[in-house]
Amino acid sequence: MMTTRQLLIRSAARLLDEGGPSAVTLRAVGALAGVSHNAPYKHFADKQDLLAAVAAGELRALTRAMKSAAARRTSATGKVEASAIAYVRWAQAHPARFKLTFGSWEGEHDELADAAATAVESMNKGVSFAASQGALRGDPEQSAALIWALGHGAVDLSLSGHLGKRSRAITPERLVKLLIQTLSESEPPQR
Amino acid sequence: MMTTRQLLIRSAARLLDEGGPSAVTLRAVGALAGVSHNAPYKHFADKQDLLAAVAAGELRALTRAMKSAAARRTSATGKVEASAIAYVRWAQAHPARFKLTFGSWEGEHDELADAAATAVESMNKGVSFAASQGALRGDPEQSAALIWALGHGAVDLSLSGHLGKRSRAITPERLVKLLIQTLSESEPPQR
DNA sequence: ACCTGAACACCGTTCAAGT
DNA sequence: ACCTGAACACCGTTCAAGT
Repeated sequence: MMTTRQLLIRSAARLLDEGGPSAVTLRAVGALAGVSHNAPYKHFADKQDLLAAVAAGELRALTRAMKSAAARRTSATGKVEASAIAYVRWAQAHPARFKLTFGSWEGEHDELADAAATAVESMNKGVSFAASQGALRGDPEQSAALIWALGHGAVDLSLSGHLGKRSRAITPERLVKLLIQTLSESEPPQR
Repeated sequence: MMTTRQLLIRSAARLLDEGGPSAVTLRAVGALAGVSHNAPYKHFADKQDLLAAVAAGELRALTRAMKSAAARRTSATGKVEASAIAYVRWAQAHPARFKLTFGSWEGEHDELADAAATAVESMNKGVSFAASQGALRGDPEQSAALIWALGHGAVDLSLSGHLGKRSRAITPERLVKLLIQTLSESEPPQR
């Protein structure tokens, strides 16, 4: 049995996938969920709050995908790489969800903040493991941030069409692999 | 003398700075420019087209800032670093303009596409110069994409509050410097 | 506790009309 | 060629009312 709340979240996510952000109106969400256009106000403070719930769900799904991708690899750097690649693939497969999830959020959204904290923690853990094995040098938290920021930026630029318009060799996946390779080969920065 | 078109662009940019994207309505733009709320349609196809003109202007200003920052340094890697830092600083100083400029653009916007091509070209040139001097290893276009994507992603995550919430040591500036340092020290990737 | 229908203020866009 | 005012369809949000 699905609660109305869950139904509203799913409806919003589907509208987002099918028609982009502009298709996600409370009226359309309500219609798709089979309720009136202001039923959402009984479950969410406002539209932003509903969207935050959608984003939180997406972020949890992304974290799961990254963990399961990492689990399929054995080497420590392999796990980190698989995790980062999963991030990039997910973002490219669901651009609208990606933009929503990592967009600008005003105000407090506990559920989303929790999901974000869990995601960050998961990434840091993988990199720390690789660092403890000597497979990645430098401060683990810095390395994790480096890898994450690169993957995120590469996908974002790629989605907006700015990246690798001329060269076919420059894809988010390749950049991520290149960075991880570089980090595993380089001397520790004399900080 | 300022044309109405220029006045509309400036008005939109100012509203964006002061009140965020939601403050940029055609009615407010018109009022601030001293014309009616649909005068913009005589100069732009629609609202998106006006925003694209704003974004193009911002992108040109950013490119100028990067070039002038690079000019103040002498070493090849110094120029690349100064350029990347200028990018990051600009984005942090003008988050709303940054989000707009690198947001999703549907359809053709020649002016914006031109500005983007010029920006990319400028960045590639700086990195190519450093590579030709042996200061940066690896394929120059890949290295440029790496640096750019990292700076872009670091700022974007930082603005949405996901980056370095726990550690004060993780800022976009530091990550950019760290990456460039790593790229200048590392062995060439065996491709 | 949850939902509805009417209403409000606002928005982007179109159109006939003015100079 | 450029601008205006009225109008249209749509939106998020509020509110009184129903169960």
